[in-house]
Amino acid sequence: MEDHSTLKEELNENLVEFFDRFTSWESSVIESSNLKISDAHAIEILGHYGRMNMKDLAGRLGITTGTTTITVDRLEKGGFAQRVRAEHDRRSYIIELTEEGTQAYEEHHRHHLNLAAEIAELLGDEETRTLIVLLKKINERI
Amino acid sequence: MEDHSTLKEELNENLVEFFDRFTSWESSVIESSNLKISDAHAIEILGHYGRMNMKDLAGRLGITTGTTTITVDRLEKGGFAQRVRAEHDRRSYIIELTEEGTQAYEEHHRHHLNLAAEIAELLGDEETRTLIVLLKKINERI
DNA sequence: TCAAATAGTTTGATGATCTAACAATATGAA
DNA sequence: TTCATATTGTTAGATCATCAAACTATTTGA
Repeated sequence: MEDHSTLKEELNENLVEFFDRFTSWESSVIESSNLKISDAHAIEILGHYGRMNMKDLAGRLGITTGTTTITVDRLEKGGFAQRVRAEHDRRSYIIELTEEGTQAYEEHHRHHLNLAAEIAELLGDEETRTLIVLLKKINERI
Repeated sequence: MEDHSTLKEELNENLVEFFDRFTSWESSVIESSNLKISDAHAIEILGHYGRMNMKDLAGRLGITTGTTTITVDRLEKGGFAQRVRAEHDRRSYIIELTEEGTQAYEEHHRHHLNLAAEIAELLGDEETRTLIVLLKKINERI
């Protein structure tokens, strides 16, 4: 259907395919965890960046604080996270992972590292380093 | 928060960041189009692979035919696509983009090519070709 | 020919998300 | 200090995306 007559067209094709594959890989990992997608995302952020308040969590997730309230309610109900009163601002809560939440994060992280390891093995050290350099350049600018 | 003590950890970090950036870029492109996300995805598939029946469209989208019915209903209502009776199977419809739908696809595709062009310019021809090679290897196996 | 399979739709449910209005608290200028 | 304004988080009411299961119409194959 598509011809790759130019470099940018070929790059686009491969970027889109990579993105689609990564997307379906991520969904299947989340599915296997028995968590809702939004819960899994919140756990990912909290595990990666550490405890933070509702506003920052919403910001990192790219959603409103209203939606974040609902997500954190469910995480608390499921025993994955807890709200702790912020010391210096009584309007605010700090959200942190519980032991169970931390385990769920680590489980998810292991899946990611396995995928990265698989790619690194496929490419070899030299090309893996090259890929990292290219991704860094792109991430800085896009 | 993270240390990149191993190659796979550093690769994972950069892959995840790249994926997140691409995700939010894609949402903002769709938002600017005034289409619903599911409609935009269907238009992307139909524009890329051409006309197909409901079942194949659902398969390409990775959703059920029930959900696809709703999406195609809205695409028809909006004038972006139309159902045509399949010649050799009267249970089946072929879904195809209208003129307006094709324009919407091309608009979306232009955005993609602009992003690819931006990346290609950032990297230069040599590194762009390298990136394509690496993505191809990964896409074949993941 | 007719039972089983298939394509698509409908129905009833849940989940993810938004905006707008709200309550509680913090902040800063008069 | 005080009070208007800003900020943090929650709630309410809405839309959209999605699924599974039941259904209709049609095709297929033993």
